[in-house]
Amino acid sequence: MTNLPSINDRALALLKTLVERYIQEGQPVGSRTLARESGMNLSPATIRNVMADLENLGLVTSPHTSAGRVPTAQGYRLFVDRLLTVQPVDEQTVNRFREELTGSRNPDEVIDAASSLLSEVTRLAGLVMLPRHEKMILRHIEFLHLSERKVLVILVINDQEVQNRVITTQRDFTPAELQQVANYLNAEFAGRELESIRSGIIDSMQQTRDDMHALMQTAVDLADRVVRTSREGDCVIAGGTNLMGYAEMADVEKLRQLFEAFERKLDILHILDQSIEAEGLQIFIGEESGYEALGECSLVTTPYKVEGDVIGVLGVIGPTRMAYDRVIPVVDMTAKILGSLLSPA
Amino acid sequence: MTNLPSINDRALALLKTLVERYIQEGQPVGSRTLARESGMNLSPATIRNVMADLENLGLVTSPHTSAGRVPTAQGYRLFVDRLLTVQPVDEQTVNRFREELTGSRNPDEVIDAASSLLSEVTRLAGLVMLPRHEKMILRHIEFLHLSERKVLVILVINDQEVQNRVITTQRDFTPAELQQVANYLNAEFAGRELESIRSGIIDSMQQTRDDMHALMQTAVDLADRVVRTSREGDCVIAGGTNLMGYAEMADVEKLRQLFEAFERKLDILHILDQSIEAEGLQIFIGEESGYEALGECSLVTTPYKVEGDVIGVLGVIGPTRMAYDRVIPVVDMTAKILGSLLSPA
DNA sequence: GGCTGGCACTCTTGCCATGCGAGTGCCAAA
DNA sequence: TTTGGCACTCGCATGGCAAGAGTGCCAGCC
Repeated sequence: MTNLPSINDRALALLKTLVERYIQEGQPVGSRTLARESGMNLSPATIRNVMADLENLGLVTSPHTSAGRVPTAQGYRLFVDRLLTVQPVDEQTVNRFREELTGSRNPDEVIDAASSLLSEVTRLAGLVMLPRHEKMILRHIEFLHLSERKVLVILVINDQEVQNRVITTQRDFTPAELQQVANYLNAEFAGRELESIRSGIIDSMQQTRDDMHALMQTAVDLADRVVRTSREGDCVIAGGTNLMGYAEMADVEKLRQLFEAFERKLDILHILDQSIEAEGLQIFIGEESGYEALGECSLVTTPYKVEGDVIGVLGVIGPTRMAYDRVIPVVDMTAKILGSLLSPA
Repeated sequence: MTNLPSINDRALALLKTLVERYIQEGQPVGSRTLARESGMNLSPATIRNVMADLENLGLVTSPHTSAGRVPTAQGYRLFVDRLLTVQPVDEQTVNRFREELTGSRNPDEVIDAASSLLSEVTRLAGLVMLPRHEKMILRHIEFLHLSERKVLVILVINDQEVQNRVITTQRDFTPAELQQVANYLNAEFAGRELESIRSGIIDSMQQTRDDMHALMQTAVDLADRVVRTSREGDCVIAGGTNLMGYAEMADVEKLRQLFEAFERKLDILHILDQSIEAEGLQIFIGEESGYEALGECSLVTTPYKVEGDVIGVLGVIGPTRMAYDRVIPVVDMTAKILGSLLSPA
């Protein structure tokens, strides 16, 4: 079937004002209000006819027989795709983002700050997926003798990531021995990809003393675990409390499901993963996300890039009835700033 | 006035069953129920007389004229102080805690796991304050040349804490130079308290080249910041969603205040701070905590120790109507296990 | 003096009927 | 194609009513 057979400009204009009005007020919009608001000099009766058409097309619906119209997910979809006029972010906010994000030196801190700022400015919940590293390059490895048979292993990966763990060794290594192993590993493997190091180590096992093997093996295991669990594919959610207080979240049971999704993070990550592929800003409206718990919610997401490569996704989550025109540019801007701050230069 | 003038054993026993019953059911307990439940072979009328006395003493109250009795904060207080018989933690749960906490090597992970386990087992929200370090001893410092004028500073403090930050230097240092400074600092200051290092460095400034000053100065600044901001006096809260779904949290506005307190953390920390002093398990009931947002909530906290010294506090927060008899031993056990796992040996 | 049964009273809760307001659907006329 | 009119449908707030649960108090009993 053709998508929108009978929809004309007037109907679109009315849909636009309806959605805008509903986003503002949160209550079903009646024909009388719409007639006043639209500035089109039409009588309520005419509006009603148009509304009936829009309802047939599945763009609006009424909660009950006599209660005005509310946009459906499809209605929002059409709205954001074709009718939306975005509000530019005001200078002040841009500066605030730039300052507060530049203020934190540590990459983890930048991520946290970005999520908090997003949530604060939009009054929704902020989401930032941790940057993924295509290439995990070992910069430096260091062993530190803590106590008998306890060794602290420090791995520096890429530019700024430091991973560390305490391991228990088979026998007690002297600081000198540890230094020796570290020197060897650094000379041999620094600058190489973490993935390729494992096999490299095994190859070179023949040349080292037996009990050094164990230590190196442990180091490799650590590196392995780092590759898999380094918060890669994790995300930071901030400002969940903002979502309480929206009328559509008045039901505690719904709230609970939502917050459980936040704690579990899996569903959220899955959605973010989807949008890492898609170049550019994406909006998931209501059921579109495919998750029960996010029923009444929309997500606005966009990937952020470093040197042209997409390395993560950020955005916000909030009630379907959110001020898309203000939210979208904020998300967009955050991605740009975050990307530029995470680039190595 | 003398505290409990006319209170006798029978009244206490009735208060006990009343509180137990109310904790179980969550609804005001009437005289008929209490007569049945108490096993004391008394008529409802007698119970009513006793209840009137308890109400005069401020231990119970009725939500309205005809609705049974509910314990007041003072009632709970008396209950937990004098009437409570705790249920020992079952073997299985103890083992679970021991295993899952031993499973995570990194101290931060242990803390997180402890909080999660607490929340999961008690079905309340878990709180764990990060361990404080009386003595912050510099174990090791390391500089890593990242790019022109960017240096990664890695500080190892005490046994397992690794702190790192990227700093921008005045001029470009060669890796050899960085090594030299690190060697110097390690030789001179490793093993000393962070606090005392600042002055030590200033003293020794005369002996080093001018532009090394700047680098060392930056390192000291970093150390300084570590002292102040190393998540010290922070805490981990897990399982907040558990609290939704309790009838007393049905009001979204209350929930919101509570979760905002969780995000802010300040009030929570203040309460935890109070109980770090008090040797042993503490219970804050309802208004006792002094915070509006925690109105209907109780906290069960206990300090955890390493080598006899209290280094932090953990516990749970939940509705006043919580199963103290099951919760208390769990909190207690967690503190013991966590303490033993964090000790350096 | 303490315990008990009885009785009147209070308060909540659920239910039903009612009325009002807002808004729609449809029709006939302009 | 637009418009005014009219009947109709809901939701929501209100008030009255009955049932149920529980209390307070009193008089009698041990």
